[in-house]
Amino acid sequence: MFSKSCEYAIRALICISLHSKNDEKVNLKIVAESINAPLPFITKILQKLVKHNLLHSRKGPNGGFFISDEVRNKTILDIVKCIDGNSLLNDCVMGLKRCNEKTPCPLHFQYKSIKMNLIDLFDKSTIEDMKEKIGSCKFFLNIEQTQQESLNS
Amino acid sequence: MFSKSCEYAIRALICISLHSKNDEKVNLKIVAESINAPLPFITKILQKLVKHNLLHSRKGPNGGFFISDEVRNKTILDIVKCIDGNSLLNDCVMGLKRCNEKTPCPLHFQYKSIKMNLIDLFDKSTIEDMKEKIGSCKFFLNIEQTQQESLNS
DNA sequence: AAAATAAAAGATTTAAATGTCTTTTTTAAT
DNA sequence: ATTAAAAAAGACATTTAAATCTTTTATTTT
Repeated sequence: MFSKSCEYAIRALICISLHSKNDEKVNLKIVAESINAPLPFITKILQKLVKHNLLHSRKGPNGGFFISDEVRNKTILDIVKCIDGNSLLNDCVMGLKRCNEKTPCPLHFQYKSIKMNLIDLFDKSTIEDMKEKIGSCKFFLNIEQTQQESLNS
Repeated sequence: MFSKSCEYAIRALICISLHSKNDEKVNLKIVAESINAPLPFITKILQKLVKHNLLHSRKGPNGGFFISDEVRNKTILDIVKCIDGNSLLNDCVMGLKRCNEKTPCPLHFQYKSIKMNLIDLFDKSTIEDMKEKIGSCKFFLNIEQTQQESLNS
């Protein structure tokens, strides 16, 4: 569904929003470890998010990444568009460039209605929502698999 | 959503089912051209489909690829499983290995219900269905973009 | 001002997906 | 039997995504 970069981006923003209450700043290393992403790689992704105003940063001692109230209301869809572009939204499910309402592929309309549900979900799910769900302790951002789980899968 | 290989596979099977009425065989070159896939690449994909009994082939003069009645009732889901594996079905939308019913990610349940709709669609759409839709002339397997269309997109 | 901290930027590497080429095997027609 | 046609198999090349490393810039603290 999403690229790895995009999954990292989503997890990173939730992670930072969990940590950055009262404008506290979170540093790269903490983010990378909490979401189980390679540090040098997540660097690039966070930079891109900063450029697109989906995240803020401050250099220097006590610097780090943080999130403004404006960003808290950004959605999963905003993140996906920023990192993966619009292909999920626009592209034909069987890869036809010329598939559209007038010359639809055999799955076009049925797929379209499901895709709209997907986009709805992503568009109504804000970073703040995700944070609160995790705060309620009924949802998780679990990274590490236990040995047992690893054996079962 | 799907890999390029998988998109090619779906298009190829529909294409072959359109051509192979009365057990006629279709040759590689025709398939590659009709679905706009690089010939040497589609070779590999068709071989994989043959191995998994989602397609039949006959070597030698007047040989080629063809489809049995059994295969006509195979579904998009069968093709996806064969080429892309089960990741679409199983993987967490935000890439958490440990996301499951008991320790769900914040999107788990909402995403799950949409994913089930997707899988339903793919599981009920047979190759034969696709063929008939195209036969009805209300649906298309259009490949080439016109110059005008290309400028607009 | 100097030193230390942390992100930004850019260059490089690795791995996976996609695409290409060459040889071999099978089958049918002559 | 020989030849030709067509898929199968395997080696190879290219591109893109993912991951890593190094240097630079900005900021704060002392």
